[in-house]
Amino acid sequence: MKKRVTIHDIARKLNTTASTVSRALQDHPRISKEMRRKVQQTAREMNYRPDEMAVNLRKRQRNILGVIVPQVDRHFFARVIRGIEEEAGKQGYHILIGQSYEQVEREVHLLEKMGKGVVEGLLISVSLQTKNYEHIQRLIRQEVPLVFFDRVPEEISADSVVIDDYDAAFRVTEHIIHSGCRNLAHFAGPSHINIYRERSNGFLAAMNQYHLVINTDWMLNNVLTREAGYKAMEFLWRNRKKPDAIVSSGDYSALGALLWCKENKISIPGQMCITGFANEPFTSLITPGMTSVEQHGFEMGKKAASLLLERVQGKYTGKEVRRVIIPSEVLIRESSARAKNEIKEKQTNHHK
Amino acid sequence: MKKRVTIHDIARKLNTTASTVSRALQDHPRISKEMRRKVQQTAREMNYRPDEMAVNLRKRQRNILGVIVPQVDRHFFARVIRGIEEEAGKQGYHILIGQSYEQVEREVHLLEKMGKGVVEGLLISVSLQTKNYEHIQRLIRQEVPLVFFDRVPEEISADSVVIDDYDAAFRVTEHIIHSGCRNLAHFAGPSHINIYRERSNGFLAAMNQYHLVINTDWMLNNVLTREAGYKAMEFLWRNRKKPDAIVSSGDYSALGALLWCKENKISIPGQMCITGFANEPFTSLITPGMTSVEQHGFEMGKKAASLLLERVQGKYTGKEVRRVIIPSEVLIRESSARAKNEIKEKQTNHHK
DNA sequence: TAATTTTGTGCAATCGATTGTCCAATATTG
DNA sequence: CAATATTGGACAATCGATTGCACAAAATTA
Repeated sequence: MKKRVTIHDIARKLNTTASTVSRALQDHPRISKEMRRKVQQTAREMNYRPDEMAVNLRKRQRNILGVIVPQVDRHFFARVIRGIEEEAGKQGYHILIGQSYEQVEREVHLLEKMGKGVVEGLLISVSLQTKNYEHIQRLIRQEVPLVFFDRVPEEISADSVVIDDYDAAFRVTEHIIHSGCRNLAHFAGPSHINIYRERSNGFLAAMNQYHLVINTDWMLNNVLTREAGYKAMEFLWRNRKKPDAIVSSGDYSALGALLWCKENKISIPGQMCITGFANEPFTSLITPGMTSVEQHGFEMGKKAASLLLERVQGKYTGKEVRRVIIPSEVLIRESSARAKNEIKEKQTNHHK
Repeated sequence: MKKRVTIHDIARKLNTTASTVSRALQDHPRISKEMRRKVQQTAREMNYRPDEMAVNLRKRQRNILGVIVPQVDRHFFARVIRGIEEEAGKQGYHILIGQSYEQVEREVHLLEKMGKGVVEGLLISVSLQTKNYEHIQRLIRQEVPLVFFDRVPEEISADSVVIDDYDAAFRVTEHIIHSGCRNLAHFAGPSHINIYRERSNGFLAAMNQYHLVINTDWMLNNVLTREAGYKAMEFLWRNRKKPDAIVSSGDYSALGALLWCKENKISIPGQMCITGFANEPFTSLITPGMTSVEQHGFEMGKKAASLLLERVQGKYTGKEVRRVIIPSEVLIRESSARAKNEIKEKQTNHHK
């Protein structure tokens, strides 16, 4: 890399000092118009660009926000990131993206590295494996501003942005029931993660409200991947008493179930209704289209970033943590639509 | 943020100076064992973490690589990023991801910002809109190490990592021809982007080699999005003479065509064979499964990062630019498999 | 024991930019 | 015209860590 141009170089060329140059570049009123003009012009001529590192060291800031997600290759997270970028970019911030790939060790490692000095604040959605929050507490103790989104450790007191998972799951389940299903099975995620716990609770609440029997054999835990969904469906079908619908906490396991049904010529939604969660793009591409929940990741990202920036820039110094709820949307597609006319009808937040 | 612990704090506590502390922490041999032990221990006790910014300013490095991609929400790019992270992480580097969202202005802006000072080197896949390379030349003039991957501006002399797009397209086309199709249409991307130019050339070469007539009305330019593919298919079908296969330069436009066919009850592969490019996950989920090309993004990312790091760390200072070609794979699925037995047979690089 | 080498630390400059303070030159006021 | 106010810019400290050099004390050698 070529040696960079510094304010000293400019100062030397103009027979002045670095401080004057620095001020001139900032249009400081104490520097004469003439001087300012000259400095700014030569700066341009010499293709001067301030060294962010030096500026930041001096100003004790970095202009970088860290984002920790399980993986960017998920539509939801990609949208969140897009939203974060949008908001952060507006305020001159870069973002450093770290992927935990759902592994705690990687998450710990990322937090450890970004923790202090590298970023000014962090936006986090924890990995599925994360049960212990010591690594996060450490950051809090160091007073690094944090905002959580989607997967939020409830034990930690920090700002967060989420959807109302309970409500969304309730509405999905309600819809399935209205669709005529009575024997619902449920794919749950790990219950130590808030969103999955909420989704399961929403499911149970709807079941209760409609006085349906909850078959505990059909409440399957930790079924989130395509493979797990595939196996779970196989398992469910092998029993004598079979469900007529699956409410899944995730799109991928719903996909697995759907594929198993297709392979085994079980008609959807005729014999089996299936719903997912997250509105991954494939849900609308696959046949039959899969009912899912849109979480408006873009908005979520924007909101999360703006909360964080308020903290980082000291615009919000309140002690109370803020929790923002982004409206979600149940998108009904063929996989759950026994009554054809239901398709494409949208439902937005109203329950609860 | 809490005031951080500095080497001065440690020095004060131990009644010594910052320089000794600094050396002790680095296990400098000129510092007595006893002192080293004491310093290291109190450092640990005080939870000292060196300020990366200060270290980097002093050492004139940043330990950050920039990655510019059109968008992270594409399986291929996500895989590349994963590969880059893997390699960079190993060597203590962070990565700063920027998304151009296929817009030149955003690309220019990102390069401008990251250009000097923020990152030590850049990995770039240019946006579709990028026709002029002035913003990149600027970086080269500043001697910022650059490595391009996938979408490579040929006019720029810099290291690059790609697949053999010409060859891959040739093989796909050849396969379609073997499948029995004779009237092939082609969806091309913008010809100013190397990969799309190559893919089209590969297509044409195969057509020529098998002495098939190239119908210029069926060579559709700039058809890469789902919408464009959908409309293009409609257009093709409206004509009197219809193609019996579409070789697309991208998965999304192939998807659009496929969806149009499904909606209009045109059987695939019976009446129309369709192939994509990039092996997006949906290609294997949709019905019928779509033939596509796997580009091994992970390997590509790893390789690109290692080339860049060699430059950044001065391990490779050669003037000659290096071009690495990652093997690609044609994945045959139902959308192009008139002869059933072809499915799942893999083809790897051999032609050319 | 005197001369020389080794060992362990401290001092001060440096990376590049920012900013509080001070001073000289000019402008304004009584 | 002397006294004061304003203006324009230079000096030097600072952010936190690193590192060349100097130097005293201890160890070694003659």
